[in-house]
Amino acid sequence: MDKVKQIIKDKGQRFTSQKKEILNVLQQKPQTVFEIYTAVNSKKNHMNKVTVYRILTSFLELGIVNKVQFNDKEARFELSNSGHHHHLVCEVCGLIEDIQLPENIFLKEVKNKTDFKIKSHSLEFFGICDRCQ
Amino acid sequence: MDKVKQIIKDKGQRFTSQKKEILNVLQQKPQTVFEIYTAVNSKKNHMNKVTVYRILTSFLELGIVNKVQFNDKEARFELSNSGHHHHLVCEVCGLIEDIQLPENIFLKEVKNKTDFKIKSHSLEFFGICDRCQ
DNA sequence: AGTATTATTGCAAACAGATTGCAATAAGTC
DNA sequence: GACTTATTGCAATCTGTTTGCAATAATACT
Repeated sequence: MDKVKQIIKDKGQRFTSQKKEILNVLQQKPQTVFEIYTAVNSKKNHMNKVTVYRILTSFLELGIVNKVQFNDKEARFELSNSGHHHHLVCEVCGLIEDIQLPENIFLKEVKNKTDFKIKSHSLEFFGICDRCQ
Repeated sequence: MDKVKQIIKDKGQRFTSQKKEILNVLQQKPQTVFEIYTAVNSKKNHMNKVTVYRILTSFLELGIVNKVQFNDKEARFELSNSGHHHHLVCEVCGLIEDIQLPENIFLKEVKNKTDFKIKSHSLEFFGICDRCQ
């Protein structure tokens, strides 16, 4: 949290209560704009939807959050402090679990097959989680 | 094309000139709604945007096309006759190349690490193509 | 080929998600 | 505590997508 605060201040921007709240909400899991908006408005305090959009856009530019797209679903925002990883998405309950994979196993394969210079990739799995089976 | 025609007719639906045109456009590469709409309207014949949406939705339901999402970019539609594959997306020119990978190499890895029952996955690569380097 | 049936198209309007302009507010500095 | 200015909230706007409905055209039948 303090690290994020520093990133914000270093850019001459302000660490407002709204930003703090959104950070708290994102601590739990990757969430859609709607989910974030709902979460920060459940209690007595109100936050405008426009503010949520603006803060998320700003966080994205500062590299504080990542935007992840699961197929044709809505985009989700996740804190980017946890390094590169992949996701397991439960198609029943919507649970999202992180997973780390040794990527060389397929990056090497790609290098053999094509002349593309790979910069990044996204790999997501869809299925049914332990609980929902 | 005749195969697609059969799928449509088997459902009691009609093989219209508009559907034919959209199929032709998709033959080239995966495209966004906007691109498809533009392509079918470049010539003298006009097609309403609503029609494009409706046909794409219908094709999606019939399994004639697939919807693919590349990160935070707009969704694209591609003909689904080519079986499961992955994509290489050039971040400079936007070229999209298909690639087949032996998937066991990472599916096995996932099975070892989690109790998720995997149903499907998406794997896309972003980088710079041969030409743009 | 001509006619009847009904899926499909085009248009206008509605809808939803995201963005912008601007005055009021509050974070950070002195 | 007062000042400066980034940020917020509100209203309005914009863009992408969907819906209702009458006109059109693809198919089946004679």
